[in-house]
Amino acid sequence: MSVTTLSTTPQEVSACGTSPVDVLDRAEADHRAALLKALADPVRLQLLSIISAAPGREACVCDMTEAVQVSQPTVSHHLKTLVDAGILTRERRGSWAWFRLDVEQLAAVRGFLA
Amino acid sequence: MSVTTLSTTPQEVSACGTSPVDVLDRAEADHRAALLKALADPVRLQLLSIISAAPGREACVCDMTEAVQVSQPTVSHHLKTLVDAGILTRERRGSWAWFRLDVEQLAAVRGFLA
DNA sequence: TGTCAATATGGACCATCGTCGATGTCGGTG
DNA sequence: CACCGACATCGACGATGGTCCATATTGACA
Repeated sequence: MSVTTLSTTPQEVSACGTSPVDVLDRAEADHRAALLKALADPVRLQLLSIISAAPGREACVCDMTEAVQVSQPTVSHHLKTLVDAGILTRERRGSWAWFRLDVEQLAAVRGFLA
Repeated sequence: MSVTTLSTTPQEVSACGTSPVDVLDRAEADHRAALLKALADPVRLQLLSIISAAPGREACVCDMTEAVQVSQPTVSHHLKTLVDAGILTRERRGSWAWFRLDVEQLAAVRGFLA
């Protein structure tokens, strides 16, 4: 097979002697980064720990505002961030809002971190 | 057992009827958030995908600058972020810098995401 | 309908982040 | 020693993020 075929053939080697490999495409990288970004905050991790430890893997906002050292609007903001990312789901029951873990979404994150 | 014992007893129930649970303490939450933050960027995920797919799970900077659509200083900056977080290790060989995955650190992240 | 409690939204402020161009540093080679 | 290529650092800029207070919305209930 000839060496001088096409400039687009992935058969070349770079300066340090290795052959270039495939990169995760940007769209998928953006999607994964958005998920990780939603998780990458200490208060949100605390909120998730509450929900994760609660019976039925769901918790009410009033429990969380008491357990975390930020204001109620800030808790609401963080919960919205997690819902928008698909990590939590929100359900209204009477006066209270309940949040439940989406375990599949979390499993997906663990998956691409392997 | 009396109901009016002490205000610090964790036996109370909150407004919505559940009993408060333990929260992940703030220091540990900060540590985990720092790790996730280091991972939560599309370019860094692309860099990690290159290293992860390379033979020996290590790659040279020159390969990465070619594969990603940002400038060389930006690649260097992202690699430093990952090294500072303990996700990558840097090793100098001649003119080139090689980066290797710390698989245990990544496993730890997957661990607390369970 | 009016009021209250629970939650969400809007606006503002300060800190941090991602990116770049310019430049510095270090190793190899003539 | 001088030069060159690989990589790191610096300084700056615009964008995004976390937080708060004030206020709006929603649902229960008198």
